[in-house]
Amino acid sequence: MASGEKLPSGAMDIHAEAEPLRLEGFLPYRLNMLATEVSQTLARAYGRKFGISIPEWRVLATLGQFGVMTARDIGGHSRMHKTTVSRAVAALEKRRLIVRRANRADMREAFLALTDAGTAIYQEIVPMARAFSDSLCAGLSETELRQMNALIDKLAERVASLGTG
Amino acid sequence: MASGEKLPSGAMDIHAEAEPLRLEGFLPYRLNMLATEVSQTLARAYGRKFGISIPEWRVLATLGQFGVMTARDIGGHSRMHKTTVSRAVAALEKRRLIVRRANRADMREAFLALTDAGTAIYQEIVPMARAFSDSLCAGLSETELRQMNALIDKLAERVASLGTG
DNA sequence: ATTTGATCGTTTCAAGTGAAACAAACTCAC
DNA sequence: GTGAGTTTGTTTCACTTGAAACGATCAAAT
Repeated sequence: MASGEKLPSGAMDIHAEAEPLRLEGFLPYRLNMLATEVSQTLARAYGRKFGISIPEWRVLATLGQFGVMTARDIGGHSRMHKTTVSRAVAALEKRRLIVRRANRADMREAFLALTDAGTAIYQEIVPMARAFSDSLCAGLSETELRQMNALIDKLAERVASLGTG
Repeated sequence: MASGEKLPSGAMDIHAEAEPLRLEGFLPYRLNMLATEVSQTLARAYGRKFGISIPEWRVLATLGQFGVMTARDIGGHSRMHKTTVSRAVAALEKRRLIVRRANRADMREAFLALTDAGTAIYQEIVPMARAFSDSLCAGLSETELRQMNALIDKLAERVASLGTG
């Protein structure tokens, strides 16, 4: 390099210090902060009221939506680890909020479904969750909400391809 | 109720079953799926390479950005639990990636800062994190990126008020 | 100076988590 | 059928996490 020549903001100098990363502007960090806060705020609400953990709520929610499912399908749909599903299912069965019925065509798996008590709790939590989500979205216009969902879809697709590819 | 009179989609019937919640369209659920996937994909990258956990990376990143801080400030800024910070700091200090210096004006707290080795690792991880974030955002236009950030801000503000209020 | 109450940080303890190992049940080729 | 490999779900183990209790320090009031 010619002496006396100034580097254009260090771009060519491999020994230059990297710009520090501004966390407040770093998308993965921002996403995580938001999601954690949202998740925990909601979980505090139904946790206090029904003694339900997050994995248990996810199992209830999945069965409430789809009716009858195997543990494997629940895990696949809600992206929970199979051990997490196994334990949540065991806890819910013990409290008689779900029932397990054998699949005689495949004895490895079992069909899971909400009991009446489970359905009752589910139907109490759902409006609560809806109210929370609604009041969370209350600051957003219809357009912004659509944008948000479209952006989440795009990013989810993107990160999936980064993980595997 | 007058017999033969139809309820408008059950709106007035308190015994009507609630509509099941569609999880795929439920914002808190969607946000959490995305953030978890993003966080873990990035963590796998620097975790494999440097043996750094997520809390440890957050401490490094915070110190890298702000220079000198107390454990309390790190926790406050990155919203980590003080015990999580305490243990991450202990681990990083043991590996001599950060140093702890007494604040003689307040002996409860201590000033933390990156060592040369810590700075070196930080400056290796930062470009990695930037590359990840960039390739995550590669599918978004400049406008979409601005929108995403604005929407995250709005929702974060909103959830904060829901938690306290 | 002493007391009171708040704050910083660590440690303890109980609960939750995933990787790995595992048993049981299935499929398919032979 | 028998055996090899796969799949479902549980259990074990090691690790992480946060609530609570704790020691140490500080600030304010008396």
